[in-house]
Amino acid sequence: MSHNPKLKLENQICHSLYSATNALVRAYRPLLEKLDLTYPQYLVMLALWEQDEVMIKNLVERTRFDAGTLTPLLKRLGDKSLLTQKKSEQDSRQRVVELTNAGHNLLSEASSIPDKLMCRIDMSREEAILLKSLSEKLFAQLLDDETKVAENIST
Amino acid sequence: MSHNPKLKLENQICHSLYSATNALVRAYRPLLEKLDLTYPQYLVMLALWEQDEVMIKNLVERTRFDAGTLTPLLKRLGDKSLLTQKKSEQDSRQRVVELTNAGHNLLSEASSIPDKLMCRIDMSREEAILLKSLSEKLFAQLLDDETKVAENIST
DNA sequence: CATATATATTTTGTGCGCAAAGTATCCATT
DNA sequence: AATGGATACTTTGCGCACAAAATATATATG
Repeated sequence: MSHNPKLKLENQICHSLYSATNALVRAYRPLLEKLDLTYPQYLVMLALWEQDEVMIKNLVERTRFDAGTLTPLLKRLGDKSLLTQKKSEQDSRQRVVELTNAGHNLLSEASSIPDKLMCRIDMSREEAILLKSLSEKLFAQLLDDETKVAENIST
Repeated sequence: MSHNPKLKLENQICHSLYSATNALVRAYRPLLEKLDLTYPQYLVMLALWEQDEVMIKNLVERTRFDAGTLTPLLKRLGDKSLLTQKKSEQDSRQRVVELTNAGHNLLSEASSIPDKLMCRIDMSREEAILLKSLSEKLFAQLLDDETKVAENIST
């Protein structure tokens, strides 16, 4: 038996975040099934609907996915004919990702998803915004920390 | 270009939660490496340190992991000699999970982890508690919704 | 006592998530 | 022009996450 309260499961912030995030992704699943997208694929499509003809590095920044995650994910979206990739002419290390017509057209089918999802969550607008901003703050601090560790700054 | 603000990446609560959770798990990694545990394995160990000699169903409830996730995870913890599994005598469908001495002893090495992790997050106690309680609320509602859908209640 | 149904767990298959290593290309010095 | 980093990605390997199907056992019902 553990007697350290900090090691109790019910006191783990990360456990709450972890299970809430997984539950949220599960809630998206039936909505995204109709578009034949997974949640990570949906996030990439959201990014591309805002701006496409971008290099992968740009998607890494905006979606916050690892490049090693993005490579096969983009391949799958390509297999579904939602996007194409071509080498950049200025810098042939870079690949430019561009939506196909089918990729652009999927936007209209996605437009009802945010409302449908929010229906399932009985949370006030204020609480939702608060949860988002606290998550953003946590993310920003952890990211900041990661880059410091990578640069070996002890501060 | 998407002109629906609800489809903008920056307005996605789930994207914030998703990336914050992943960043948090990454932050745990160097701390858990010394114990040779992944974050999900650590959560299971936390549950077992609180109470072991439990059936898998009990761990599913407390850790909020899927049974199909737990089976191979427990096998890996077993391979590390941290726990054993045996058939229940009352009901041979059930398996009882029990920590080994090594499993119990790992607790002392884990005791410094919560403090070490919180050092990396410059967040007030109040904010952290708020983030946790909002995540819990979200989780509870989504879980409630899942069971309703499973039972085909339209409410 | 069959048979149906429910429960506990495992298996299978796909898709992330990510560290680490590899490949290709660019750029800055010399 | 050669060399030595950076930079932009891809590949590899392992561990989840989870739906769906399979297996095994228990329990209820006719």
